[in-house]
Parts: sequence; structure tokens; C-alpha cells
Amino acid sequence: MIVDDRVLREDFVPSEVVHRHDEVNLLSETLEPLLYGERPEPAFCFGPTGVGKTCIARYTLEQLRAQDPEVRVAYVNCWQEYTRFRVLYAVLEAIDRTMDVHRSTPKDELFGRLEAADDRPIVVVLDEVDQLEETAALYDLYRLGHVSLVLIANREDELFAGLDDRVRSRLRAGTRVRFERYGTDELAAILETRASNALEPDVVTDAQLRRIADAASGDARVGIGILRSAARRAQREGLGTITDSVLEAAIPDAQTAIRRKTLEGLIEHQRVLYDVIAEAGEIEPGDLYAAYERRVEEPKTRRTLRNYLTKMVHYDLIEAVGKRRGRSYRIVDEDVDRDG
DNA sequence: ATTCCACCGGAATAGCGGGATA
DNA sequence: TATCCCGCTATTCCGGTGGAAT
Repeated sequence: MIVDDRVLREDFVPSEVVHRHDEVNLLSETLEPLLYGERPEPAFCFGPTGVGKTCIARYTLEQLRAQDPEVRVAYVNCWQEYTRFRVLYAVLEAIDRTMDVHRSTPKDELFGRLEAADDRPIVVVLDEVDQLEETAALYDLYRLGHVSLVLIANREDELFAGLDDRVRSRLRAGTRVRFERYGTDELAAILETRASNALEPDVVTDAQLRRIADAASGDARVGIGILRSAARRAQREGLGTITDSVLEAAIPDAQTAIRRKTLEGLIEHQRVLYDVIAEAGEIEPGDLYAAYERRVEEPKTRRTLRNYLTKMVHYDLIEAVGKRRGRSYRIVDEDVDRDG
């Protein structure tokens, strides 16, 4: 049933894009100066999750490298690499200059090495750049003449709000590529091409693909996750095709899979906080801290708990309603409808 | 209207861990 | 081995704020 499961993986970059030609064109036009040995202005990809920002950035850069293999590409996800050190390290790693780099190397050494690696241009893709905590890293990279930036984020206003003035003014001139949410037809078409490459013929019907697209409400990541989960279920049960009942069972699967994954990433103390909130449904900070302190043998400081909580809000595991004194925390709903 | 105070979150600091260096 | 260096996490300190109490 499954012919090639790589096609259904999260990080798969298709050889042909569907429904995003304008975005690809705009991005590659922006980066075109690289082909003439010039430095392009920064490029931005804005849009909600699952609309193909990362995918299109990778695709476009692969195309560019096909035209000029001298160009080096460093892809950095700022969820994981959120400090200046880690970002610079990740870029050096991508261009193979991490020899002898360790935590105790002097601060400016990383920058110095990057500066020295100016024999060939580097395109640095900073994905989820709004998660970057030390925006000095942006300034560092911008200062380097042989480095070009592609910045990916959800919302333009939120991204710029988090930057300091120096960085903001320099990046203001960049090109914006905006990604709109997929409609059901568009997403069904994307799923169709994925299915035809990943699965045996006629494993899934057009009506089922539309059902998936509808359930994913425009989020390609979720849609592909449902398709993958359905195909695996069907295969496990020894079926020749994806039946409707298998498909319906796969839908909640895929939606909770991401949440389960992020929950696994939490440390023990954070999970206790999560459990307390989950059990209460909604809880005020004072009660939350007290319940946590009762449940744990060596409780962390309340300030630390606040750091945990803001992180968990970032991860979309919980939400905080209200500000300061009237605040309370609750588990974020299972079926969030996006973009209120 | 005014005061109170629970809570948030920024900034500075301490302590830990791990790799380098001598 | 002892010591230095540095990134990272947790802690300490504290100013600000807006809902609650008076």
C-alpha cells in the first residue's frame, strides 16, 4: 500500500509545487542577485502554520542551488536554536566550519569564523524566527556581506514588535512573500499529488482526500499527517485501500499526535503544571502554584514557573486568559479554529 | 476615586556542567 | 589533575499594572 513513505514525512520537499507558483517566483526573484554575485535584500515568508512557507523556501533554494551550486544554504529552526550562540553555531555547522568549536570558545570566535567564510555566498533561512530570543543574532548575520537572509514567521507585526530598533530599520526594506491559507480544493490537490507518489494507485478516493482537506481546515501539515496515519492504519490492518472508517479513525489521531509530541518534550515540572491545569480545567495562578508545590518534592521558584508557563503558552499547550491579577490558565481546546 | 496587592516579566546574578588548557 | 571559560538554567530582585477592595 505505501510505496514511499518519505513523501508523507514532515520535512519532505516535493519536486514540483502545487498552488504556490506566485510565491516561488517572488522568492526566487528576490534571491536572483545571488546568481550575479550580488547580495539580495532580506526575504520574508509570512503566513499561518501549514501553508507551505518552509516547504517553498526549501524548494526555491534547491532550485537556486541547481543553478549555482556555489551558493550555500543554512537552514535554522529558531524553535530549537533560539540563542545567538546556537544560531551562529548552526550556520557554521551547515557550511562545515564547526571544527574545534565548543562552548568555551570566545564569544566572537563564532562570528569571526562566519566572517572568514566569505569565499562563497551563504543563504541563511531562519524558520520560526519570531521564536528567536536573542535578536542580536539577526544583527550579526545582517552585518555579514556574504550572508543573505530568508526569514520565516507567522505574523509580520509580531515579528517586528520583538526586534530592537537597529535590526528593525534594516529589515524594513525586505521583500514580503505572503502565504494565504489553502482552500479545500487546493489542499485536496496537494494531497492528491502526495498520495500518487507515496501510495499505490487507487488506495484513496478523491472524496476521501477532500474529506481530509476539510478536516485539516487548510493546514497542509495536518492534512498530510492524517493521510499518513490513515495509510499506516490501513496497512497495519492488511487492507488494500483506505476505508472510510479507517480514515475517520485517523483524523483525531493526527490532530493529537503533534500535541502528544510536544508534551513528551516537557520536563517533569512542566508536566506537573500541565496536569494540574488539565485536571482543574481552568485555574488561577495562586492556586496553580500552590497545587504544584504540594505535588512536587523540590518545587522550583514561582518565577521559574512563570517562565515554564510562558513557554507552554508558546507551544500552544495552554492559554492564559486575562492579564496580571485577573489571569487564569487553561488547556487550549482540542479543535482550535485558527485565526479568530 | 483611591488604595491595595497578586501577578507578570525584565534584568542582573549565581551555580552547574562540560570541554579546553596548562 | 586543577583551573579557566562560557553557555544555559534557575534564582533573586524589583518595577509596573490592572482588577479587586475600600
